[in-house]
Amino acid sequence: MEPKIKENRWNKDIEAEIKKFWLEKKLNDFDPKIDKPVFSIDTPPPYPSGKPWHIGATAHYSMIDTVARTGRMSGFNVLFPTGIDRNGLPVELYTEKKNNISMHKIPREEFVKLCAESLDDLEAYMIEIMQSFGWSGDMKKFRYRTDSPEYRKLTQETFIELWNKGLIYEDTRPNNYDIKTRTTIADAEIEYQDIQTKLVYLKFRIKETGRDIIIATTRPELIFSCAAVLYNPSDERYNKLGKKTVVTPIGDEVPLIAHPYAKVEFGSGVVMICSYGDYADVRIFRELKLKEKICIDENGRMNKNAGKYAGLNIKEAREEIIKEFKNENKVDKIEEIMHRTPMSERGKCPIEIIPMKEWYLKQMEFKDVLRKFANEIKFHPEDKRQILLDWIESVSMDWPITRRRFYGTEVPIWYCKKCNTPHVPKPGKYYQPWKDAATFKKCEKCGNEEFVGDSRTFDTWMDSSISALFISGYKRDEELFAKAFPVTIRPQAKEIIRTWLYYTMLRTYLLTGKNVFKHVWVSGHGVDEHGVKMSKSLGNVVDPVPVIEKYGGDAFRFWNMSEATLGSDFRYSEDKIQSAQKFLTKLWNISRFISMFPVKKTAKELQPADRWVLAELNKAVAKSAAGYGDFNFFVPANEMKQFSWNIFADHYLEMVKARAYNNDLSALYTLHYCLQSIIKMLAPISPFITEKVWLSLYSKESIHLEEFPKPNKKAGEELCKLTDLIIKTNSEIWKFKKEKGLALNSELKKVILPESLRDFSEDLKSMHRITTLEFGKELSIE
RNA sequence: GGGCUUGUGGCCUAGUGGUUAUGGCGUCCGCCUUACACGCGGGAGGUCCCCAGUUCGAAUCUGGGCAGGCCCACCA
Repeated sequence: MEPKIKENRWNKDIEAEIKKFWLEKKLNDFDPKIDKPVFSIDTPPPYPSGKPWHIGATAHYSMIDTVARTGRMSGFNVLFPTGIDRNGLPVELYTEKKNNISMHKIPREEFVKLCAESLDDLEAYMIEIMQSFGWSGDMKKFRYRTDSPEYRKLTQETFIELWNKGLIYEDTRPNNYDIKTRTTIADAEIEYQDIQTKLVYLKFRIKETGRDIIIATTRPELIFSCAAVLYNPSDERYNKLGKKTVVTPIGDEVPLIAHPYAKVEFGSGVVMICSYGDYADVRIFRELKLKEKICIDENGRMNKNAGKYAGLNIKEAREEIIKEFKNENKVDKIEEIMHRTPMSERGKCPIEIIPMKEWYLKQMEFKDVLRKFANEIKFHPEDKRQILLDWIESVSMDWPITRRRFYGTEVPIWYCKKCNTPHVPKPGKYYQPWKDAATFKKCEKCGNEEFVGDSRTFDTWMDSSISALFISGYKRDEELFAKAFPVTIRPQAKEIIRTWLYYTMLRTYLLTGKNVFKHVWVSGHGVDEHGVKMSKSLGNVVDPVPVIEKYGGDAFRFWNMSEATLGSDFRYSEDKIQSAQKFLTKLWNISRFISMFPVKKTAKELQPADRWVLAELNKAVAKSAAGYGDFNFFVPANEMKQFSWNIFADHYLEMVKARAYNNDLSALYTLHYCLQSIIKMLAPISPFITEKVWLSLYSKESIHLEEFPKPNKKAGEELCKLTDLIIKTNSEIWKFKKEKGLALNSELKKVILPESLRDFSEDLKSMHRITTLEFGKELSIE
């Protein structure tokens, strides 16, 4: 008999041919007219961060693709956009490096243009990788970039909406400031260096008792900004003092407060809190509601609050103050220490923390509603909800949304040149206030006719947090929005729960009053062979391109889905990918074997062995379906592998061969039914090989238009209790032949089978070449 | 330092109170048995991190400890 499937190996080169087929059939294009409920996916738009792309990220996206394919095979019209995130700091840094320029030294217009262009090659590279593993996202109408005018328009439009609702206000925010380049810098641009510095022990005085209290500091020049003095509540040297006032060496009076931030063992155990030496100071100022007093200006010089030191730079001021305090006997001692100092990557100087005016979005008053929403969303896996709840709990201030950067969505505000009153334009356009003329004639407050545009951009999470609204058509396609919102599922990585997920829920609630997602799916991340997170600095990032080229998209996908359960980290290992490839070959050869026999769609009476294997199939399908229901692909990948290899191929195929070659209707029906079920259950995980088998044997249309199989009613569920005995019996007979040095296809004179296997006797007899078969209590072989 | 989380044969993994703990990788032995040598068959290999408790019974529940991972903060 000639098999319809000729080759005896799954050839990954067939994947290209399948991709062409999908393209011709327009399988990936979302059609809003299809009459099925919409399953919308807020895909994380990948960030083009450089080459190589992280193999863990690649695996992450292949799983997200499987989320989409699961939706399709569960009977939904799947809206699966393809987005690329292109805003923010990494773009700027990449552009500076690539073109060997400095953001602050060339005209903004030119820099922004270079940014927009610089990522095109990286974007193309990522899209190519995505397609190499079978990415089924929409590449036409629902393909987007977060730096497109259309997307940025929505960021601004929604900001204006929030502005009009009174949710935006201005306040100062301590910024990381590089006094050399005179720019604020992002946290990511800070590097920590150990620098030798003086730890100065200063004498303060307790006002009520007149006794000295010693305080150690590396920043004596900040004495002008000191607002409190802390000791640890458990510190017995101080905790009996009670409520006291402390007089600083310059005569200011500040409170002495018990606070766990002060470490008993460091310095003298007492710390002064100044605005601002570091972010701990910022936190404590907020917490204790202290009044800030700034003594350093934006040029890195002491201001008028520093009295006679005004005008000196920080270093000079520090030297002078130490000298003076020494003369006045206000210094107890000085130690040289190594101090971990936050430095600016750009100016190569220590950063200063300087408060500047920024716009804020209110969030503190919405924590309760967000907590409620967090509890209403279905999380996959369930335990990841806690990360979000903990984060909501810990939010302690409103969200500062403006950044002093260049490549991002511009803040659409113009200020009156005379009275500085902010003016926000009408929504519906993409505004660039740093170069566009104001859209107002007169200041609504003072009537002045000149305006100056805001030069800042938004925090990139302002863009990212509207992705769900953008893809579901908010403000742009009301018909789609009605069907696609709330968004069915948000797939994402766990490390951005506190940012992307949280901010998306916040923004969407403030704009629509609704809970944005029904499901949130959280994956772990890829780690290297030793269990360490891959990162560029460690040099352990694995390039996905050669791996996919070598093994193909399906093997890559089957590997990562079968590697780790949902939410836990998965290890890269080439051995494991090889074993995934072996399974695909096994599946291919199972299909090749079955392709020898004609397809029979029905059979009246089924033989016991057939009813048995269908029952085992039903079990595997049910468990896999439950796995898909939880978007946990680890379950169907392993369940279907286990069934098709260890039960179906190893035992059933051997048992049924004789009947199959004799064209027994029951056997042919069961073989094809099982194969169809297996490939359908694996189609979302390995879309290429399943498509190829399906098209070769069963249809001209794609398997990805099918739905998951329902339980087969002809199955004999009661026979499952014999599965262990069947496997054990076969094993015993094989072992017997091996021990006697017999070939597996040699004949056995007489075998006594357990009575309960009587129904399977004909199949077992031909499978093991048994001449005389009898039945008894237990197995016996001659 | 704070929070979260994990700890099962050499490696990875299933298993959440009940007889000899699941599967894979690797390893060892034997086989080209007409779907597959990227295969088939057989074997070796485990104090289920440690201690205490609850229970007739614990890998599974409780407490403590140890070790790892992640996120955040970071030493005046």
